[in-house]
Amino acid sequence: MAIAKTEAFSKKEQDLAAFAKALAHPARVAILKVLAGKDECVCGQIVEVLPLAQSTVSQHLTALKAAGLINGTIDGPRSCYCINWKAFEKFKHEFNSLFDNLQVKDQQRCC
Amino acid sequence: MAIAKTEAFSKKEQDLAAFAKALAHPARVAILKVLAGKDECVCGQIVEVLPLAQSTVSQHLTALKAAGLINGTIDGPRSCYCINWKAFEKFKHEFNSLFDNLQVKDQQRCC
DNA sequence: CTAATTCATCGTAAAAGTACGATGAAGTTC
DNA sequence: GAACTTCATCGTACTTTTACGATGAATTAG
Repeated sequence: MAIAKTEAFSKKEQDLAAFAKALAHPARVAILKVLAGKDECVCGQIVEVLPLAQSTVSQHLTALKAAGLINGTIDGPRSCYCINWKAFEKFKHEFNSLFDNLQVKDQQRCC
Repeated sequence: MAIAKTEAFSKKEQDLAAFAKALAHPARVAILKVLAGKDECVCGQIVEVLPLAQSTVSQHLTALKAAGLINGTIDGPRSCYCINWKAFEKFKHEFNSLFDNLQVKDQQRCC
């Protein structure tokens, strides 16, 4: 991409983009769905459910963790992940606050 | 990426991921913000606001349009874009419906 | 008709993302 | 300690994204 110019934008824009980026792959959406469906943290069962290799799933989990969407703890020989609800709440808030200044205008001039 | 396996996931997961992908760059978030702030559709003024070349902005606009987040019409020698509110409503719904089956469980077993 | 504008598209280059198998670390079990 | 399980990381390959300048199409202005 010839140098990503992310630093030229505001922090809010960067944060929202980073969150969206974490959701920008169906595998990661599917992982979050699985984690959300279980009442206790899951680890390698995710691999069984997804049509991806173990190493690829691990990469996606790392990406989600890096984005702060999930938490992970080591449980003996296995890794345990669960959803970070606070992060989702924060995203919801950011998402809404970014666009709520326009719900006012119902009139469309063009388009 | 060695063949994207998006087709192996459900349509809902793909849709949500596609929407997120469109938001997954600060420039596109900034564009949406600009479009949201104006009560009439803007075109090339976006280029003036963003720290990017005209061709790059045009690419981002094309991406947003392809994702269905904005509408575009040709207005003489210039192009006019505006936000597709229905798409955002749909996304909000998909986003919430994907994760609302877990607001139930407040107890965290681990993590 | 000519010149100037607005913008999309093309070509190109470099970075980032996605995927897999292989390897190895850490822990458990016997 | 030996064998096994579970998972992260490494190396690699290929695709996609991002970015820019250059070019050209379409419209307007003179």
